Amino acid sequence: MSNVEQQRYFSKNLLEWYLKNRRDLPWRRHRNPYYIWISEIMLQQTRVDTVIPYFNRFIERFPTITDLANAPEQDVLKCWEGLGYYSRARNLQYAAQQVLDLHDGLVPNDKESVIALKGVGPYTAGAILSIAYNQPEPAVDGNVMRVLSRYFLIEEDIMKGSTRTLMEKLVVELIPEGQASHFNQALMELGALVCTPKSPYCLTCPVMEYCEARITGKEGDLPLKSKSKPPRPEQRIVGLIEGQGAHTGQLLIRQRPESGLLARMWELPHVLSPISRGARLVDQQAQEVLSVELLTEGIPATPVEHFMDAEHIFSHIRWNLQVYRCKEEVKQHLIAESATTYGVEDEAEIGDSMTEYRWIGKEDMQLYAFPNVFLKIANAYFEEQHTK
DNA sequence: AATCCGGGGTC
DNA sequence: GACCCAGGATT
Repeated sequence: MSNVEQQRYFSKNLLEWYLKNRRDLPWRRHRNPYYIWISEIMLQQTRVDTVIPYFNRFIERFPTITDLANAPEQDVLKCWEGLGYYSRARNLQYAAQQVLDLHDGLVPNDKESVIALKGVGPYTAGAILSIAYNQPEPAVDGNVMRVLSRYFLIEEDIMKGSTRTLMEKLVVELIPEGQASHFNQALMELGALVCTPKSPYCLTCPVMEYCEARITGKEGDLPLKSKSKPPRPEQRIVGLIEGQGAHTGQLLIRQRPESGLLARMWELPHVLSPISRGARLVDQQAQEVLSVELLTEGIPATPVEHFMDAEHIFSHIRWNLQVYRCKEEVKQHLIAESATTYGVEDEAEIGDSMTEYRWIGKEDMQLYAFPNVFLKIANAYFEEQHTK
């Protein structure tokens, strides 16, 4: 069998398999470039089953590009809450504004314009151009690299950029005339349903007959992939600060900086332990560290007791969280003083004035976007208050 | 080219 | 508990 025959067999059988076996997914029910774009951004590093409910809620809340472009950023983040990689959401909204400004509100269909959109790289650009506009562009994601590395026995590290480039050239050769949309989706569908990372279902594979990895028994060893470093541990002490007086039943939250990790998301106040390197502090020490932090930040509160421990693993950092219940100190004389000075009973300034702090009740959780860890902690707290 | 960005799944 | 999945931006 020649290389050309091996390629023809692959493209033909894969396409036929896909047309019979493709899943009914929300973004496949229309050929709406906006829907395809949203779905492709959400599907980066995220499985289909996780994305489906987020996708449905997202297009219900932001039915058109204009709706997305004009929405408050917090609304977009709230819709993304729990999905992770929040820069995807912020970039998506920025790109929606790009589309309004530069392309009359229509997702562009030329390569240069598509890849110029924030958050759209080589993979997503290829996905949009091929799936939405049926252009013969490669869309090489992890699924595609796994399928191709096995079928064609490509023993190159898929983490290398040069390997992706090689795969892209191969895909262009493989796309059947006029079938870019179905074919690219077929490649990914096979990777998701049959040619899975571990124990692939070779016996039901439509292209098993000429799959070189299966023939040589190497399907379990491919693709080749260099290992990433383990996340560095960080011990963090969290203040679960209960309001008193006017803030009874409320918790103190703050907004994260506008760039970096979890940018502009909301969280419970916490501090990196300066003492340990990932090791748990005894409660006494942790409360000491937290006390200093509260004082430095100008938060009028004192740690009372341990509430819970929690863990949050990012790809590069592992947060070990020790959470302490704290009581707000109501300074009677300060309130009286500010009332006479300003004529109102306003809040004392908390923090460095760059950081936004807010007291919120259980109902207000709906209004702010939190990373999953803090969602869990705050919900555990409000749940406990409820049953008390 | 190397590092920064979340969260969920399987075994 | 160990391991897996893995696009784009930034530097």
